Amino acid sequence: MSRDQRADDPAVLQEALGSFVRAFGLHQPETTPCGQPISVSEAHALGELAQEGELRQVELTRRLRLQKSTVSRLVGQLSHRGWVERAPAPDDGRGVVLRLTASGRRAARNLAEARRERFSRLLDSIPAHERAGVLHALDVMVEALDEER
Amino acid sequence: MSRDQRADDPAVLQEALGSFVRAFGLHQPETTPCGQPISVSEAHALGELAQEGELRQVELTRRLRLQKSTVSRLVGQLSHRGWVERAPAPDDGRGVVLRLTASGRRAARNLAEARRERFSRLLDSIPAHERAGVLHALDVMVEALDEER
DNA sequence: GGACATGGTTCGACCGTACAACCAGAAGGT
DNA sequence: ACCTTCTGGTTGTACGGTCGAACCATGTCC
Repeated sequence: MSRDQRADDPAVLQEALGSFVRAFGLHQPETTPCGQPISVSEAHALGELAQEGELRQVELTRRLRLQKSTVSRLVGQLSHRGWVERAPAPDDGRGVVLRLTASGRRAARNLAEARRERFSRLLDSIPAHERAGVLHALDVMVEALDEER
Repeated sequence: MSRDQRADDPAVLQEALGSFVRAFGLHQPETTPCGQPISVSEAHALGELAQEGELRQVELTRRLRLQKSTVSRLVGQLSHRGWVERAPAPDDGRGVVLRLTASGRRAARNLAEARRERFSRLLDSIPAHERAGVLHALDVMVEALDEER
């Protein structure tokens, strides 16, 4: 089978993606692949907040692709750890604005460091000449997934 | 920042991978991304069995990268649905050999079809000239993940 | 002002996973 | 033969993330 034929076969994509998902340990979402005592969703939330500075909760919900109820509880946990603060949104009486506390920023930095460690190892295992291609491919897939819906 | 520098930065890989994971809906492992009423792990198990014909339970555990207790229950569910049969291993008094029933093979076919549907759409959203690259990238990552441990 | 949509919270339930304890069979040494 | 250790499976227990529905408050549109 030629390379182009393979590339047009959904089953091949499925197989490739399936293997990847399992290899990366995306079962057990309650432990981050980086070995940190924090759930995958919490880690994502922390990352988004660290990057954005401030975020409306509804926006976080959208980015995390979770239900609002789930995010509410998630934010509650982060707040309980003293990592995020909730403030009423200035322009919308219903909304909540989220912001990292100082300790939250510290946690985010630690997490980023651990992640860096983890992904450094992964990146090291990818042949140098493949790296750019892999990153590009991930972008392409995210775009495709966004477009699809 | 040049492309090669980006390619060597773990944070970039992290970001790309993170987005992808969320975009693909890898939260809620109890529903397969294909919209079938079956968990991701069950789907994987079904796929492995359909492909191999027969499989030792311990081997399935290895491939799914789960705990043996989890797999034991998983197999129990599949058996309860009438999709797999357990038989004592001929060469090892402890072992269990798994095999799909007729109805299990049918379920696997249906699942594969639904998956095909789903991935066809995804594939359609990926520009044709990117497809081979994406598939290759996934292979590369799985290899890297395997090597790493 | 009334109907409907939107952002958040709380409650209840579901389900997949891990860990530990346990059992039975295999393997290897003395 | 026997004892120890290892390995494949099962069961009990607990944890935790996610969802859906019900509910409230606020915003929006006619």
